[in-house]
Amino acid sequence: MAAQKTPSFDPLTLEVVDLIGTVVARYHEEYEEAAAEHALTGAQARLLSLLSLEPLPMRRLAQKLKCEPSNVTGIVDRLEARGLAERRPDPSDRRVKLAAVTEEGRAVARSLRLSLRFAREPLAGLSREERMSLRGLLSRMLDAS
Amino acid sequence: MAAQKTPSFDPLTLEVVDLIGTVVARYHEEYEEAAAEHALTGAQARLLSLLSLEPLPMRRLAQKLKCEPSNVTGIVDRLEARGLAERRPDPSDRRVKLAAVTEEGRAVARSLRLSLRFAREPLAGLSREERMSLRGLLSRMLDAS
DNA sequence: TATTGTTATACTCTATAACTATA
DNA sequence: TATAGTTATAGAGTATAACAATA
Repeated sequence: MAAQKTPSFDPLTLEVVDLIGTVVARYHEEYEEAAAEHALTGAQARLLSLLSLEPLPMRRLAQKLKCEPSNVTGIVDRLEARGLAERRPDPSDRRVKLAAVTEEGRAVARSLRLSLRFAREPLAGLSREERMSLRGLLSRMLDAS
Repeated sequence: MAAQKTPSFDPLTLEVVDLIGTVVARYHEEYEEAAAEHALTGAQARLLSLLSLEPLPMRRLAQKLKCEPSNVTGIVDRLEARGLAERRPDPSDRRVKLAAVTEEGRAVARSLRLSLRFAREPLAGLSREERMSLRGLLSRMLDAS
């Protein structure tokens, strides 16, 4: 609520916006690369990562991935065909199918997560104090929007 | 070169990594939304934005978009069909086709750019000093990787 | 011979609409 | 009747391989 005087177009703000754009591009490249190393598409990697936390109804997956439920069918189909995921019935509602990772899927998800963390090593260049500072700034930035 | 002792897995770093992930997700949502408002896909919006700076050979576009040249053909086709872009011969090399924005394409690119800047207003929540600090941290992060 | 852009092909992701089986 | 998941369909992005025109 402090300095809010149309700061969108001043040079400093534009510079920061550009930097964020670069971070976003870099992040995505690395994510796609990491996924490709496991012969996964971006969408498959994202879905697998979600499932590695907990089994989810197809509908919930669509919400999390911000896509239509009909798309989730295909993505889970492909993961299932590779033995990385499976569908289970939901005892409490027979309409629902729970998607879940298999043992192998969990291993791939873990490997994916590790290679991502490694890829994001750039943070290593910042000291502990700087990372704390960055955490604060990003938090406030996200809260404000 | 300061604090570099396997900082990838400590809680603070993971927290920052998560925040960056959230920023990336937010950024992409807003980019896609802004593109959709102009009835453009993300790829079309990115290509149009590139062309609004200067005409480029198809090959260069593929490099900039990090995709195969054959894909650029289709994307430019669709922009051309809507009158937003056009192909011109390159006087110095008759193999080359230069893609360029039309007058209308330039206007759409400008409108797209403005709606994006507006969408990224979250920076408004940060004071001038904080934005300078953020600029420094992001720069160092990107340089380090 | 090498390079530029294109075409042809196949796969994935995407949204929409219609369908089924449950609730 | 409403909801969960699926199927069918069509459009767009993607990579690969083969091709024509030009260098």
